[in-house]
Amino acid sequence: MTSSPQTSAFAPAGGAVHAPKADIDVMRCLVCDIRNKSLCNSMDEEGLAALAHSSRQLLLPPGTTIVEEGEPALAFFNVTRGTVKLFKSLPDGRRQITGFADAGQFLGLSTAQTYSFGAETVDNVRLCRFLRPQLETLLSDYPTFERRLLAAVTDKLAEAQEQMLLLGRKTAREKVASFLLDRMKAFHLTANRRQEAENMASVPMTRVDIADYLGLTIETVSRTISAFRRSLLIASAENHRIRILSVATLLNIASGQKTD
Amino acid sequence: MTSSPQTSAFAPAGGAVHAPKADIDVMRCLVCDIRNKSLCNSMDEEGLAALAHSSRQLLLPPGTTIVEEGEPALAFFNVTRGTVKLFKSLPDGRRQITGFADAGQFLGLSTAQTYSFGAETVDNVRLCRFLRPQLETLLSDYPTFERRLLAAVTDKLAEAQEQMLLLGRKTAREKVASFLLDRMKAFHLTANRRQEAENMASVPMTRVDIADYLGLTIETVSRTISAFRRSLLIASAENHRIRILSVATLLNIASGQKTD
DNA sequence: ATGCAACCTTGATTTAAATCAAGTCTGGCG
DNA sequence: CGCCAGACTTGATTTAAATCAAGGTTGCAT
Repeated sequence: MTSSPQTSAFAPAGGAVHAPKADIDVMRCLVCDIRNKSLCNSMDEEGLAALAHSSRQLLLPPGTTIVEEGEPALAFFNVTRGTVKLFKSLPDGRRQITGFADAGQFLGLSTAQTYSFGAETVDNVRLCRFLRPQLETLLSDYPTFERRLLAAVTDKLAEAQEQMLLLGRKTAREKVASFLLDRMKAFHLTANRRQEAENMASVPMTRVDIADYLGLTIETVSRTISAFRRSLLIASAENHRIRILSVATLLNIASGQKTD
Repeated sequence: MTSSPQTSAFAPAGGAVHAPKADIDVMRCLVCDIRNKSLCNSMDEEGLAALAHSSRQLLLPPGTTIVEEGEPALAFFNVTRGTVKLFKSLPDGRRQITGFADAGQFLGLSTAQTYSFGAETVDNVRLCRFLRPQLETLLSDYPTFERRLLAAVTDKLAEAQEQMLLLGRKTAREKVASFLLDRMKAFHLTANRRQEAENMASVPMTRVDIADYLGLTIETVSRTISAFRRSLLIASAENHRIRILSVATLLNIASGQKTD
C-alpha cells in the first residue's frame, strides 16, 4: 500500500481495499469498532447488512483527495478511522477549512449536482463510501437511518454556527484555546481504548491546516501555542499530541473571559 | 397590535394571531403565498391540512425575540414573511449573526434540549410555529416532508460553509460585496411581485447587524458601502433598498479578484 | 413644525494580526 | 549516522481593520 498524495478516493489505486468475499462484506458493519459512534448506530442487524452491501471500504494515506470542489457529487462517506479536512477555497488560493471529520463523522452530503467543498485526508483514514443512489435507497428503506442523518446534519449545522462565532468574533488567543479544547473532545470521542489519556488532545493536522481552520496565519498559531506552553496551560506529549494542563483556564480563554 | 421589542414568540401578547375558526385554519397552508418556496412544497393537499393543524401563525414586530440562546428547544419555525436574524453571543456581549432567515426559510431545529442560538425579527415577520412533538409527528407521517427538511438543512450547512470562508479568509471589501450580492439573491427569491426591480437588494437590517454578520465593525461596513457608492458600483434606492449597478464587478470583488 | 434618539458617516489614531525574514527542529532516507 | 526537506518557531516591521471621536441624517412622537 504505497503512500500517494493527490490520489482520488475514486481511483482504484492508492490504498483502496477491493471488495472481499461477500460473507466478509456482510460482517463488515456488524464488527465495525466505531459503529455505535456513527450514523450506523441507527441500524438493526439486517440494516447493518444492507449498509455493508451499499458501501465499499477505502483505506487512504495522508494527503489523499476524497472530494474535489466543483466535481459531481457522486458519493457520501462515513469516516471510520483517522481525520479528514473539509475546505473551501478562493480562486487565488486562500483556503478556509470548514471542519475536521474524525472517526464516526460523515461527509459528502450535497443537494447540488456538484460538491461545494473539497475533502482531503489528514492522516491514515479508513472510510466507507456510499454511492448516491445507494444512499437514497437506504434512506427510503430505513426511516431510523434517515432520522439519524437528519440529526447528524443538524448537529453539524450547530457546529458550523459555533465556528462562525469563532471566526467572526474571537481573538487569536480565544480561537486557539477553543481549537485545543475541541481537539481534546474529539480525542475522547474517538479514542477506543480507555487509557490514562486524560486531558489529551489529538492534533494530527499541520500548522497550515490549523491556521486555515481558525482564520489565522501559521505564525500567529505558532506564537499563540508557544505562549500557552510558556504559561503552562498546555504541554507537548508525543508528536501530534498535546496535554492540556488547565482545562478550566483554557475554557475561560475560549469563551472570552479575561485571564491575565 | 403594539410594537413590543423583547417579547418572546411564546408570549400570547406582542402580535400573535390566535387560532381562528377551524375551517380557515385548514385553508391557511393551502393559500399561503410562499408555500412553494418553502419546506411546505413537499406536501400534498392532505399534508397541507396536517401542516395547518400542527402549526400556529404568528405576526411579530421588529426586534421581537423568537428564540433565546440556552432556552428549551420547544418549537420549530417557518418564516413566511419578513426577515429573522440568527445569532450566537459571547459572555461579554460580542455577537455573531450566523444567518438571516428570509421568507421561505425555516429555523429552530435542534438536537439538544436547548437552543444553541438566538433568533430575533429584523422587520415585521410572519411565521408558522410547530411545537416539537407536532413536528416529529409530521416527519414520521410524511416521508417526503422529512426528505425535504433533510435537503433544507443540507443547504443551510453549505451556506454556513460559504460564510466560514467569508469570515475566515475574505477582506472587508470582499465581505461587503458578497453580502450585497446575497441580499440581491434573497430579494429575488422573496419578491412575490415580478416588478422592474432588477438588481435590487433588500437590506432591512441595520449596520450593527451587517457588521455582526460579516465579522466587522459598523464603521468599516459604512466606509466600505460608501466607497462602493463613490465607485458607482451601487446606488441607494428607497430606505433599506440598494440598487446594484455592476453585478459583474461586485462578483469579481466578492470572489477575491483584484479590481483596482 | 420641532426635538430627539437611534442610526449612520467620516476622520484621526491605535492595535492585533499579517507579512517579511531568519533560523531551528524533526524524521525519513541514502 | 548524517543529510535534507518540510514543518515549526521566533523576531522585526507593516498594515487592515478596530477604536476613538465628532458630526450628520432620519423619522417618529409630541
